Amino acid sequence: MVTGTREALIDAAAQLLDHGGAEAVTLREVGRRAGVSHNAPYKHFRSKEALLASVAARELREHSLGLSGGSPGATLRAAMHDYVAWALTSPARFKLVFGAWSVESPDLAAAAGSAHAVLVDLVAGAQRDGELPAGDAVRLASLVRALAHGAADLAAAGHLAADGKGNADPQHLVDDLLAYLRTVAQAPGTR
Amino acid sequence: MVTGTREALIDAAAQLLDHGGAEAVTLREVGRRAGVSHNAPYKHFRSKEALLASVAARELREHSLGLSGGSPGATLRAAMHDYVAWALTSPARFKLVFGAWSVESPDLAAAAGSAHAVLVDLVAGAQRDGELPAGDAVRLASLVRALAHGAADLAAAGHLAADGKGNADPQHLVDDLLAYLRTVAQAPGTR
DNA sequence: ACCTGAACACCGTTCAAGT
DNA sequence: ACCTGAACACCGTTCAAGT
Repeated sequence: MVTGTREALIDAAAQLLDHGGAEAVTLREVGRRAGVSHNAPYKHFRSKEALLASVAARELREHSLGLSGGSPGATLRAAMHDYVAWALTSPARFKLVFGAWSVESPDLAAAAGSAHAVLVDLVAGAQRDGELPAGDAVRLASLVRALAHGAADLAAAGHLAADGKGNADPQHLVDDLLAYLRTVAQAPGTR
Repeated sequence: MVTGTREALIDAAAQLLDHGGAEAVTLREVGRRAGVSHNAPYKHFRSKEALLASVAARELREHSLGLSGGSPGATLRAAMHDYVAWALTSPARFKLVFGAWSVESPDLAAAAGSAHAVLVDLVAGAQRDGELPAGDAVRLASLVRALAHGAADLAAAGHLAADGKGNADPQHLVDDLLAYLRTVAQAPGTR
């Protein structure tokens, strides 16, 4: 009984998300797994959407740790690979975190803001190292992130490996983009 | 009464999708708008998911037309801009078409396959023109598509313009990628 | 061949109580 | 402060009929 039922509700929701996707998360089943009535969640969250926002915030916070201490370029590459692996391993959680948020959650917004700041820093560091072309770091970070997001989302939905020959693996696409960008950074005439 | 109720059901579903998103599409409201009972859809589709697959297939087919007759590179750029605009204008339809398909639909698979083939052809043409780097056209097409998809999906979810300064407009990201790729294609040492 | 109406087993949410 | 049980207004889907 040390955990508190609030945390137990979040646990149950995340568990259901992994098991049967978003549609498997019902407040009634969440309550059942947490050992309370189907109604108890309303004493901790304003709505089902608010509970899901808390799940998303915790998920995003947990994934924001553990950036190993290599070069900015290597760390950026690892982070984008993690991003893609996240979408493939836990597609329902991924969609919850990076889909549209139907509820205002300062918690979730703060976690997203700090993740964004880390990414921009990595990009700026890689630019300094000559591994990425110069220019607005926010814009370039958005480019890299959008590629990783698109590859991850398409792969998770089964829309990437069109011919099964594996020439469009999402991780390969991340590597391709970073390699192209390094080529641009080191081409003559860049400043 | 020339339209047939099957088409009327698809119309109604698409309309509801635009109005209130995916959760607004209920078979009961679809039937109401089509002038039939809440039960009539089952005489034309095996399930709600099958109806939605038909909506997606029609949507994808309609968007696959109208590729203007410019150069491959210009047409590719226009197609990716259309892709992004599609996600911003009709996010619910876009998610339906490019999200995970919960139902096997040969109709939908065929439309997706032909759209993919067109994209690969455009990329191959742009490679021949020296506007894109050489290499596997399928893989490069996946790269370009993944960037457009990620930028579109993030923008539609409100996760792109983090600071409101507009330096991460999804259309700009498409242009940035194509410009980088042209730089790579025209850099010395590429073959 | 196409449609209807009742019924079933679910939902999220609200409300009046209970401790 | 936290929880329960009944109730309400919905769902998707099935089934027995109707023409």
